[in-house]
Amino acid sequence: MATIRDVAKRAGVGIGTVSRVIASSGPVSADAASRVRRAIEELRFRPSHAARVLPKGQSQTIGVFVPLVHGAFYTPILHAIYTALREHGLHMVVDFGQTLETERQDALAGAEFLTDRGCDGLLIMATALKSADIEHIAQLQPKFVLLNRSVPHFRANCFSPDHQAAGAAAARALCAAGHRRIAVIEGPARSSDNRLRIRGFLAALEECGIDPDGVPREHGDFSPESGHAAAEALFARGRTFTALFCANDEMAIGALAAARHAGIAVPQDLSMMGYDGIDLAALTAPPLTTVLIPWRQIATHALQRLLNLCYGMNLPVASDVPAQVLNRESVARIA
Amino acid sequence: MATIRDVAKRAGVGIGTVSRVIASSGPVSADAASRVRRAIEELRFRPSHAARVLPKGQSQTIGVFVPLVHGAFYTPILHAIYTALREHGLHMVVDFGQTLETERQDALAGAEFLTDRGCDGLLIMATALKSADIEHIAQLQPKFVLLNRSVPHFRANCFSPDHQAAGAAAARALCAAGHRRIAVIEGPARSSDNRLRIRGFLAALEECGIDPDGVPREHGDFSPESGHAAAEALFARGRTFTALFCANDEMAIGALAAARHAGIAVPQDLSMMGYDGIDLAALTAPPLTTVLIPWRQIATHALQRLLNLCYGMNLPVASDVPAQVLNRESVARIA
DNA sequence: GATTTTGATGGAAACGGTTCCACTTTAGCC
DNA sequence: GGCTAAAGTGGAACCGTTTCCATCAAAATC
Repeated sequence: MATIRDVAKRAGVGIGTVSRVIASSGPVSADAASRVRRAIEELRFRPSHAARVLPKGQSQTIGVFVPLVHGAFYTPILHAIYTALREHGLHMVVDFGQTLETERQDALAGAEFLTDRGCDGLLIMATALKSADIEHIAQLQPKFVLLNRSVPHFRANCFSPDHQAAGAAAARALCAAGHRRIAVIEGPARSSDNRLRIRGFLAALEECGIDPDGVPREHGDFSPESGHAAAEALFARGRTFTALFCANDEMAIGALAAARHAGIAVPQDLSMMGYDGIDLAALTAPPLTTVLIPWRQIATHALQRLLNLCYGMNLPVASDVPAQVLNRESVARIA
Repeated sequence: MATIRDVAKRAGVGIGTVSRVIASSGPVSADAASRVRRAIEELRFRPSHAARVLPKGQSQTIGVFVPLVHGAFYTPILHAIYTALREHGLHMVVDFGQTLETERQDALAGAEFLTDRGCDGLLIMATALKSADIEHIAQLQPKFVLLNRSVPHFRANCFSPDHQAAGAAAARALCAAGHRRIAVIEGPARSSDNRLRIRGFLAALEECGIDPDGVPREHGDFSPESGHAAAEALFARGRTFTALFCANDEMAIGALAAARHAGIAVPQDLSMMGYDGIDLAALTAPPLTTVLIPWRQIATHALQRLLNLCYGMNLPVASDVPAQVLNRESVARIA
């Protein structure tokens, strides 16, 4: 591989001049510049990223951690981050979870990996992080933002939907449609975002005069398959409910399939509500009524805050984009 | 940030000793080693990746290019690559497309980016690459493999399902179920994998005595939304067909929704077949009959070939894992 | 015409690791 | 106890950039 010295020699100039041409900084005569450019081309010279980062101390790269690579939930979020980054001429390195025991360990390991890689800042999407973990990350790399997790001490770095309010909105919509006997498929007990939305959901149910303790509940892991299994478990207990709230759309898709398989018509026999508002939820049979969480916007704001932090930019940052129920066809009014 | 010299000073040893402790290579006395380890901890020392790569010339990192971050198709493939890499203690840097005009330009830019990042090897998933482009990549970074694209000159580096055979299998399955009037929703004309599977499909139809020119065809872009639109366009032309083949499952999901919306029962009024075998296809209504492409295995083999290339490993590499039709409930037998 | 300013330029030093060689100490052997 | 081999150690040189400073020529100023 050709180095900057090779280029300098070939162009008959010093390395300083070559560097100036590449960075187009500082004065260079037109003649020298063209000779350098020719030499670069002839030698197929490409500056080494590592050698460049070393003296500069900046890599123009943001590290992103995302808990898993599977399904359709994370990709639009990644896409939003990626395109926003590209608009600023910045790059992204992604790390994924699901290699260690817990999401928490994955996220911590991810933060370390991305920091070691010389990322200028970190965007971490992880719900299972404890306060102490976040302190740890802050020491590793003070320039970071959290997505889908909110802790008091780092409020300004946290960007999360208000899951409790969104969960409550789901419950109110179901009550308003006349449902009194409602079942729930939750996500993993570990994930704080799941806990919050279920808490909000049950609290709002209570406000509507429904006893939260009487609500049949099953756990899934947010995957469609787990939603399918959880719905079957629920049906096996005897169907005493007229509506089913799923803690995310992917589990709802699984639950929909389970209902179809069990001969339960949605929404005639059973209403179903999802959560997140993934694109696919518009194409289920029937189209899924869901709580639309503005993930793309939230992610974009988190990123913009991070860029302000890292590069002294002045991008607008909003931290509360409200969720709302998106009425489609999977919830029926009952008497 | 503490450097290796700070650690050496604090531990009262030379930098060579510190380096040996970190790499656990070469002889170090137990006493010195423990002092070094303590100093590392106290100073929170983390070796700089850039500084490490520079003299070594290896980054233990594989670059992966994937055309887009959206939907559910690419994530299982990325996941397979990612976990395989982690098993070998290696890392991954991903670059995505959809930022430039065409997928082809994206892939080329991605290859350059990943090379510049010091990746030891490249795994590129792109269907729109021309032979000359691949030559170009080979010059950039001779250690590369291609996924979902096959060119004669680099046969050993190419890992692609046999789309033509798989397309033919789909057609034969439909014919075997008694269908004679069949419509098709294709992917983009640009993508070679789409062209191959459609070519195989139509050729097999002809073998069954069906005139390929009489087959109604619409184009989509592989997204569910485009499948929906294409199906609507097809229905609008008048429904002269009893079966519909979609060039991927995601478009089939969209087409399924369009059929439901138009009051067309699947499979009673219309049979539908997808392609790829994504997980979600098992959960549609009705469950989707599809051509199962063993993407995870193909990706894994491509990666193993790449690792052999990059690190002199001796991993098994197979280049032909056959596709097969996965019968579910969206295709009906007709008289 | 002397003096200052500006434009171009080359290259040393620095970034933070790894590698390797020279050197000292200790152990092993007869 | 003398000799050799092995273990342990320190640090110079190097990787390929950027940054900065010294130098010099040409242009601008008085």
